[in-house]
Amino acid sequence: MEIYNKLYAHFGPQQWWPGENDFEVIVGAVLTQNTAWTNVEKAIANLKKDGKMELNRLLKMPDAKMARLIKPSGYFNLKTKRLKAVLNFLSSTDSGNWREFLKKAPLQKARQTLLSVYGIGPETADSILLYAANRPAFVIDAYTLRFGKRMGFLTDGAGYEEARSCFMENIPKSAKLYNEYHALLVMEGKHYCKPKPACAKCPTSKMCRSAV
DNA sequence: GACCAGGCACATC
DNA sequence: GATGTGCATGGT
Repeated sequence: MEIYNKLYAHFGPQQWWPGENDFEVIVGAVLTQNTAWTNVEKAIANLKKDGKMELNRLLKMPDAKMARLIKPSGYFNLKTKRLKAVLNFLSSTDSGNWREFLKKAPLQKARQTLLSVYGIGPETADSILLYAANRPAFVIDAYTLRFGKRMGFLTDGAGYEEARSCFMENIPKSAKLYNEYHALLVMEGKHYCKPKPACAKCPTSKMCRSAV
């Protein structure tokens, strides 16, 4: 929490992932895999320009068309397959109500179910739970992993699950807090001095590689 | 022109 | 179980 407070004091509230609605957040979660968010915005804009961002419409869209629309987000053939798989999952969720499922099912169960869907790995699953369903699932990404190792509270060999446990066991389980914390870590990661000299934007000298 | 970005599935050892 | 590879665009 000390780190959180420091980052918060430095960067301020982030209001991250302002998708227009939960469905759009899920689509974005798939499209942003290993891709800069600015490219994802273009892809989503294309989808919207073509028609309403709506489950059944996207589900019925021919693969070739979807691939063309999401092209700016990269890996368009691959992501078309993944997005379709996720859409299929949403439309087939018990009683057809995926919102209900994501919000009400026990967190562990919801996460396991998401992970079983083609195209959804740990980060995408947690992103959906946190940013679309407002559940306290801490999202680990490349920035977070690097940061934890740099700061010394994660071992060099730490992977996704280890990092996630570390955060979740040491931070009160609050979706609002997790949301903000993750966003702050990404901010920190982006400003992180590479490689030298230290830049004025780093909240603590420890956060600069030059000081590690 | 290299390098990276809010990963994941699959093959191989 | 760890490690490597393919997927592809747009910005720096």
